[in-house]
Amino acid sequence: MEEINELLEIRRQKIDFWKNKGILPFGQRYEVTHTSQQIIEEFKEGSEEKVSCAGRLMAIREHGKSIFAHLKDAQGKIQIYAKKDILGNEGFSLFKELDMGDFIGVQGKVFKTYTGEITVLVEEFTFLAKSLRPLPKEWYGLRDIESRYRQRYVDLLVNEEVKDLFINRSKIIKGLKEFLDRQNFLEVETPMMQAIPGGAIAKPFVTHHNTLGIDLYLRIAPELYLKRLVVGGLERVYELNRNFRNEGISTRHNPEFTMLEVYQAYADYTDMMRLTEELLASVVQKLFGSLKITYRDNEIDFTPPWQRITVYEAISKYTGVEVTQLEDMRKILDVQEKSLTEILNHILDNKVEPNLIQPTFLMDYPTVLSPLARQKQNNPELVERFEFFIGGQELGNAYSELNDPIEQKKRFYEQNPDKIDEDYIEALEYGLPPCGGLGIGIDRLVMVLTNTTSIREVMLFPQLRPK
RNA sequence: GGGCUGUUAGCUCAAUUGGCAGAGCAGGGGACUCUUAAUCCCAAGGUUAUAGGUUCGAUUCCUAUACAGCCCA
Repeated sequence: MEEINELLEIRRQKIDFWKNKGILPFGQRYEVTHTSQQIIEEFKEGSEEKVSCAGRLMAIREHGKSIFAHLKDAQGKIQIYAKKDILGNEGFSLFKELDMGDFIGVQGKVFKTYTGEITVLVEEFTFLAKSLRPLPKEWYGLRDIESRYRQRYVDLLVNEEVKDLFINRSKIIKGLKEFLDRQNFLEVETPMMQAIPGGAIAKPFVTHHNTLGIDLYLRIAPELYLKRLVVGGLERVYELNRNFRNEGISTRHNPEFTMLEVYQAYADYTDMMRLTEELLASVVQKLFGSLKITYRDNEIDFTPPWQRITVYEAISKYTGVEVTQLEDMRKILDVQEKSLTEILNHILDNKVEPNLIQPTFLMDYPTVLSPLARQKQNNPELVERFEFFIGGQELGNAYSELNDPIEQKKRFYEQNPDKIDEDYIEALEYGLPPCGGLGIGIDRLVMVLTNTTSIREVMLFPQLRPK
């Protein structure tokens, strides 16, 4: 398993080198007074102020009796300059033993070089941690996609744009939470391990609890627990966390993914539309300073209100065949062995959704597809539900929640009579106020906002087959 | 699950029709006290993903496997 080639061997020998000098090769805390960014921002010409900073040594440029290098920290890079006449013979020769990737702490005053770069003159340096492996050259970066995902730490280190993407992901999530918090939504956490996996139709992961002696499922959605909380009087709740689905892996699917679910009492799906467009507009505006962004080859405009179109209107529009009910699907595609809902999904996937480039609410789905949604007052064949699309991709799903326990039990029964969440029905029997619910796929949202085409690019550690 | 493509030095990439496997950077030795993809000189670095096959000869052609990427279901 442990292969040591020449490159690794040379660095390994340096461990003993530092030990023999009485220096810890894997050292301890270091008092940092300034980050790289602070040094640059606070620099004043002629100031004799000393700073101490720490980081990873990145580009060493040796010039005989002086050495330039860069120290990389979380904020950026700062150039450092080591001179023999300042460090002395012993200190300078030790500095020359440093390798690219090593961590050091540096103390000295800040100056500007002839070429104008703000630089720390190394008056003292402290060895902090040895790097035993060579880093890929920053200039080329790490291109191999498999290595980038398997060794994301190297990817983050040498590919600046990757680090920026994950910083943006964090800002997006923070922006969503801030908006919801401002509107008095309460962030909650509900079980990830559930005895009856509900709230969506998907294959769950199974696990086992030893002392309870039961199988548990990793949640496919938090929905049923969040609505229990609305029953309990938490009128506005949200959860932004992981779901797990035991299905295929692709550029748009990862077994674990992040979902935002929001529930609001006394609201319906039209309120959820307004919430969705305002929520995303606020996040986009904050991140880009504009409501227009580029995704793939399209300019996407998040300015509310977004387009609203019903499922049947959209199918009529994009297929040219007038449809008003589920049975009409066979007018477009008559495949006997497929059910009406399968045909509907096929038409939506292939004829409708690829056209929904600008943010669009696709509304009023057939009841049979939506066991947790409330029926439309004037047409029980349809429910008050929408999915929304950006750049031809589904990003979220919402409905007016079904709060009638008798109807809910009937729908569960039609779906699967063996696995009915009786406790959820009981919760509804206590009374769920009229309620709007919304789910947004966070990974896909981040894909759109960072202009990436694979879900793996927006997850720090995407699932790969172990090597 | 199916199809196509890829896997060569630490990294990024070459290699003509099947004919000695190469470069840049990194790494090693040396020179150099304002460089920033530093520069200059020298030396080294490989079971071409793995296992088979065809052939006088395979990075190259064939088969299988592993992993990955893209497309489809």
